[in-house]
Amino acid sequence: MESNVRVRFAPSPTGPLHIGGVRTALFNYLFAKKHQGTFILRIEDTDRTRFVPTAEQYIVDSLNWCGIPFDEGVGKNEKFGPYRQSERASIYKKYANELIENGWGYYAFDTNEELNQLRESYEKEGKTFIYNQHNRKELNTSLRLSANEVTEKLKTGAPFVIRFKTPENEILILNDIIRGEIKIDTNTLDDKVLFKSDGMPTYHLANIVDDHLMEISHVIRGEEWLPSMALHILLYRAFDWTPPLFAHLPLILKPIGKGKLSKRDGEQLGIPVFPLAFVNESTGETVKGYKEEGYLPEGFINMLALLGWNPGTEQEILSLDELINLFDLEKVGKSGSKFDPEKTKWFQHQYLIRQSNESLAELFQPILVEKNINEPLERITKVISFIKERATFAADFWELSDFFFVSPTVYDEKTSQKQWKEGTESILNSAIEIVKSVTNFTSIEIETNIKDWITSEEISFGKVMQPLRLSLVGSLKGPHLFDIIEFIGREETIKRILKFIEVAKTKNN
RNA sequence: GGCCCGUUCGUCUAUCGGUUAGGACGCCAGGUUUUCAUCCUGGUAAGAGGGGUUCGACUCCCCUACGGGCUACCA
Repeated sequence: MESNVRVRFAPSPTGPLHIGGVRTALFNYLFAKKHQGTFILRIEDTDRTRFVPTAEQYIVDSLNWCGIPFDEGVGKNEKFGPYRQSERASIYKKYANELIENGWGYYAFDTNEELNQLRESYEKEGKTFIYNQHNRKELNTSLRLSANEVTEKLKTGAPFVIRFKTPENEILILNDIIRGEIKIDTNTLDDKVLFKSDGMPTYHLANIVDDHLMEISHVIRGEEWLPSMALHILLYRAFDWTPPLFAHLPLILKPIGKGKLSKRDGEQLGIPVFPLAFVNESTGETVKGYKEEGYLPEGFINMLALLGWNPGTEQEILSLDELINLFDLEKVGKSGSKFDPEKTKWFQHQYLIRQSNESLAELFQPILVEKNINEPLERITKVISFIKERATFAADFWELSDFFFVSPTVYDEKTSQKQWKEGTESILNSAIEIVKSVTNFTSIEIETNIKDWITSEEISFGKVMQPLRLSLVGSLKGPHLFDIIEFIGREETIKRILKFIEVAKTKNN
């Protein structure tokens, strides 16, 4: 069942998609799915100077990795295509001309130099230069020039842009799903360029035309577009089209300091700000992504969903299905949110420990093989079950479990000195005897035997357990000691204890 | 400078006129684990300021401050 909810994510392929963009895509996706609607990807590549060829594929790959694929767009279900704006230039041209004809647009022949000069001279006088009703009739426009002059200029191929003729003296009442009513005085608006001298539309024109032609029902985009909303509404009016509904999302801010999150924050704080790694082909520079850092997409998405939105319940771990189910634009916050790398790690940990031991073992196995450790999957699965609670990333597994696979080569200096007391050697020797004597070599059985012996000998537990752990692990850390003993086996256990005795004796005598 | 948006614990947030202002991350303490981590329990900590409206304001209105965005032939 398909509803008439159609939303789009419309990034510009100028580089990798960052967290803010991913969240915009996510909110569009959640809204679409919530209403059995369609999630569309449109590529806004009208700025040929900033175009990065690999960016489009990066965007597609990112959405796929995040688990929020688009339903319709470049190369997929192309009902309203093409979905690359660069391939739609003739369409925009047609609509730009329509605006000239119906009086909502006009030609402007000012050069960049002329405009820059004007801006500068205004600034010197402490005034603000706005290109609108105040001066449009004095500037180099078709509003001032005679019809003949204009035709002549166009004929000779003089560069021109088409600007919007903003209506005067009107208070517009805009409606935003998140922000409510916004009042704008049209006299403060400037006559934006809609069609550039290179034959491409600007964002404003292309956006309105495409949203209309693609039958977009809701425009969900970042707050940076809020100031353009008045122009966009006016454009819908100029074309006599019904505008879609608008929702402007709050921005994602830097974790520390001021301003919105940027690529540089990632570098400075050592946190990724991109979903996937990105190689800049011109500079050869690579930026890391969440994927490469070991984050699971589900946790990443969960974290992002809760940045600026909240279902109003106290549940924070939410599956994509749950997010879809609970999502509501009305509950999106109005203020910007600082991105929190610590909480992001917490989400990652939560998602990691929810993975099955088997699947985590499959992740761990290649890491072990690289270290020349070839253990069957069942044994790796067992190790995972002992250590996964303490891991955040799969990359932590080795550090948390190396002693399951290889004997310690060094013993923590301080603890070693502290633990090596008179009698330690004989205690460890007795422990060896017990290990030898255990008939059913299981964790529980070994534990029972050792503990019975400790009790009957009236030794303190610490005097046995600490040196024992030190000999088997190399330091005072790690999971339940008897699980380790069972795993490494009788022979290896004895070997490690003897080795420790030998090393400790020479060091501490 | 101009225009617009925003402002609850350090951070993410709940509250849509009446609550001891709730939860989560982080941090701290205690407990469990005779290890470490996890885990459990508890603690720390908030309505920017000033005016209104109201019996009553975090919640509604105004002003100020602060934060953010936009102000390109970039999106």
